[in-house]
Amino acid sequence: MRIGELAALAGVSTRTVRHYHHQGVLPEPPRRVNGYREYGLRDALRLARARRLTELGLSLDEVRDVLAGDSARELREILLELDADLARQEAAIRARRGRLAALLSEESPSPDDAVSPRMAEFLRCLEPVRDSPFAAADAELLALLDAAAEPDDRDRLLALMRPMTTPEALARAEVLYRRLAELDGADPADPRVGALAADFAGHLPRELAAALARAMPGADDPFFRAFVADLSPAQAEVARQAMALLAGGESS
Amino acid sequence: MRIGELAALAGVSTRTVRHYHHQGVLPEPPRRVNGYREYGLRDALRLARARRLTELGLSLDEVRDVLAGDSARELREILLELDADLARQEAAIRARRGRLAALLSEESPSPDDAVSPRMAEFLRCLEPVRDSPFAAADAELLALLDAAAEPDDRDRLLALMRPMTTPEALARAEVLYRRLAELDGADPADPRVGALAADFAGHLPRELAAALARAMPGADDPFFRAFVADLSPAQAEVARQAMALLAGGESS
DNA sequence: CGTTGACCTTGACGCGACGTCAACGTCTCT
DNA sequence: AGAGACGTTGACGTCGCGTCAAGGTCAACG
Repeated sequence: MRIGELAALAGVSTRTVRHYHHQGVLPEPPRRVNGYREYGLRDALRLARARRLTELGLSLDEVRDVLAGDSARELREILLELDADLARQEAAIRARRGRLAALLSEESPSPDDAVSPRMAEFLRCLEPVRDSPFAAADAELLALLDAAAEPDDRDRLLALMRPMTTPEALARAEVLYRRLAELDGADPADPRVGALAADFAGHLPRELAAALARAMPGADDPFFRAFVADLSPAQAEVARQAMALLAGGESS
Repeated sequence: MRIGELAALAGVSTRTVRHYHHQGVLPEPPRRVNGYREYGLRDALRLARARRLTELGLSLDEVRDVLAGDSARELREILLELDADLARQEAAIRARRGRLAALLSEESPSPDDAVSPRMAEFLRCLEPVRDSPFAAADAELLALLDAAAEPDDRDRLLALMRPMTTPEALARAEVLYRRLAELDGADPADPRVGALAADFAGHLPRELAAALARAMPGADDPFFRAFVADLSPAQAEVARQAMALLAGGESS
């Protein structure tokens, strides 16, 4: 038998047969005078077995060991291990499909939803104040906190932020953002800085403030530095002082 | 933020971040004077989104398109396609686990079982006559037929071979194999050749004979040639004549 | 006799999402 | 000043083959 006939018999490609030779799964048969490989029944049988085993999901290394192996004991171990692995894969796929189904049930999925559909909904509630660049930065910060957190933490975070979506809270937030905008070119030592920091700290629900303080400990936290990077000096000072108030308020 | 901080924030490796730059998933941020990349909040947010999408199973190309894409319409298409793909994978894994479970329920799985547990059982029934090399070749041939066939065909094949496992059939087979062994050095024109070929043809169940004739049409079939390759000239002649009788018997 | 076309040979690159050196520069701390 | 933890680019390895590339071999046909 030549390689093509052998391959057709086992239902694989000739490339596969040669690959198996290279990997030691199938021994190299004797050659004819012209260099062609000449196969016998035993090769076909071994190839068929190899194919079955690979279809079960065994790696070529494992197939080689099993087919060469003298102990059927090894095979059982390998199969058990493989089954456990497949079980893990199946669970992972089901989990992914579950999240996909949740996403697809949305009327209009967006990449924001991919981060967290409910957070996206929350951010839409904040639309009225989002025309301010500071509010936009805040929104990014929240979305990122959401993305970085574990699912359980995310739910808690969203619960904490719920109070901020009331009309009164939104109105207060709009005033705060306007006062922040007015500090654009101001001196960091401007007296309005301390007052605004206090008002911002007071505006946040107490437990959300605590969560923020835990997420960004200190003014040298890279997360916090990235947050204030886009702000002017006086505005950044507001953020720093507000953070200090939140951290202090928590420790007391 | 430097690359390590960004990566830790998103829960990926720095290698992954650089890979995403290379693939266009994440834009290259500005550099500091020392050449270090300097990231902002927006980068972190985008990276977090990318991570979520890849965890859902999207390829990096798809992630790039979705994050850059202006149409949420594309995303829905991609997700639907992905879900279908995952469904296929899940079904494939379940099928494999089913076969694995069947294999593992055997008391002592062997590579032969991997080809077909019931065929292995059948071959064990033939043990009494397997000390003959011809019988061994026959067994290989049958196992290979089994391996090459589709599951449905396999069941039919096994049903056809059942009559050969009775004690009387095994006793007859033993005699036939002994007569074949006696022809080892004989002339292909020996009168015993024709007689033995007729007896072999008569020994096989009629429908199994038909199946064999279909599987190996003619004496130039590579399958058949591989089968007789190990036999002496007179023995090969027995096989040829028996095949001819089977083929003729079917056509009539 | 040459040619076509189907087979065979070895060798090498490609895929996908990174992991893992290698060889080197930079920063901080002691 | 040295150590150790960061950063930089570049290139190879993973896994099971698919897919050229650049030929040699063989049977059949005109």
